[in-house]
Amino acid sequence: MKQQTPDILQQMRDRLIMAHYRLGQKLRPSEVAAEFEVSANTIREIMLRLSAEGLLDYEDQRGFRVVGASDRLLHEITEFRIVLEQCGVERSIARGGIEWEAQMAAAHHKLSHIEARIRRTGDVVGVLKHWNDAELDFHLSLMGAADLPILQQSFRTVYARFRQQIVSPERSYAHREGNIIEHQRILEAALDRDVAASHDAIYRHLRRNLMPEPDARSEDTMTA
Amino acid sequence: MKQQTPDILQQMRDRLIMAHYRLGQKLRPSEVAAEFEVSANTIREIMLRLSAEGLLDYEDQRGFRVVGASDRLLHEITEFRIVLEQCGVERSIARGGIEWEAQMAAAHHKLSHIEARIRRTGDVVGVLKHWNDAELDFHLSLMGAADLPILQQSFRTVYARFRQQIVSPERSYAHREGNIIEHQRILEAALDRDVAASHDAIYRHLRRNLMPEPDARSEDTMTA
DNA sequence: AATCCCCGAAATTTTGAAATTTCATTGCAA
DNA sequence: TTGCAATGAAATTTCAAAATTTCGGGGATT
Repeated sequence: MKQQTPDILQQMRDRLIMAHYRLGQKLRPSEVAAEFEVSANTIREIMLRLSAEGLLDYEDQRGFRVVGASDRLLHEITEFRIVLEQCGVERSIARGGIEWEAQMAAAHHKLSHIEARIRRTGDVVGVLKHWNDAELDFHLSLMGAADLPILQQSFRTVYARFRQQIVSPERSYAHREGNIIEHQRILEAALDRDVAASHDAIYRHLRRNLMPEPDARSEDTMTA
Repeated sequence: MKQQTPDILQQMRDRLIMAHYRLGQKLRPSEVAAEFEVSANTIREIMLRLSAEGLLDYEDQRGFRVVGASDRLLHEITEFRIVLEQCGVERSIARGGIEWEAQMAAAHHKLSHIEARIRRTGDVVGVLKHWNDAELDFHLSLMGAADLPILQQSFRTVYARFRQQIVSPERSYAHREGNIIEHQRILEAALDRDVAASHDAIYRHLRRNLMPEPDARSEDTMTA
């Protein structure tokens, strides 16, 4: 028995993000432990960490459960994600140099290569992990010059929770062709050092995951 | 042996925030376990969760360590905290009603009561926990109408890490009289629904924890 | 003197089982 | 029939010990 906790932790994270388990499904340490051929306690520790990241729900004496599908939750995660990304690009535009631009271009190149391949072959599942990693890298590269690691770390966990909600069998995988264009728009705006355009491009990229706004004109905004 | 993990988790969190352990100190599960009279494994689980919150450092096979004091880290935490708070107030101003205003006023009232008492008696340690809770409540109330629980949760953990860095024996406890005025300024700006003034008041409240800026005029911003 | 290697002590990680709590089912009474 | 209590099975939490890894101190070789 060697040290395999880090591996298993990452594998579990991937599973939760890539819909290996159903949303809302109960997850028993003993069952998962059997899959990985380790003891239940080892898995329990891993699951406690994953609940701290927001990928699992945990209640005392009641065990673990994959976070459930929820339009409201997806809306909140998306809003927060937009905030972090807009903040990240804005700071990067202010600080970043040629190095930053090069990293964005590189990340976008890899991403669009994978996206083109998906459009061609129609196979999403086979390269889903690669696409996930590439999209995360691209969005991280946007805030790569923000000089605020804590922002990137925060983004990572929010991004994971976002994917968890999006990549469920119920929802479409969201590999629409729009994505390719939207990513390009984001890249161009960032390279142009145009803060407003960047904000807008990010918003447009994510807005379809927001819930319809409650009518702003209604009186009861100030409910007591 | 009853269920006491939630208690111990909260106590440990308080200890880490209130300088019960030194920053950077090594923390052995077995030793802490002896203090609380539970087994080492129980504490280990708690510590794993606390490292996910960023209050402990954890390295495989090397155990746990209280996060060390670092000007750079405090700077980053502060910058991120400012981002979250400014975002929170801005959204609250847009959405909040009379209920929100009342909650801010209430939280500020409690906080200034404690701060006045501290100024009078000079005793900080005795009411440090109360002050912490009150200040957190106040800052949370600023974003109370933002309608984004995920933002509040994120702020809670960042605030905890901020306190951990600030409330160390080395640094002054930072219970300067300036605090009282600054809190008042923040409250007034929020009640005035003045976004710019709110942003400014929050920045002024926290800026002394930022590191001096590198000279913006220097050439090597674009270091390769 | 400096470096490397080996060994023992101490700490970390994993395990399997005991203790406790929750959950569902059945039986009893209103 | 409905509601409640009791019971037993299953799951969770805690524990203590075994297995593994790290850390540090000689001792031999260069």
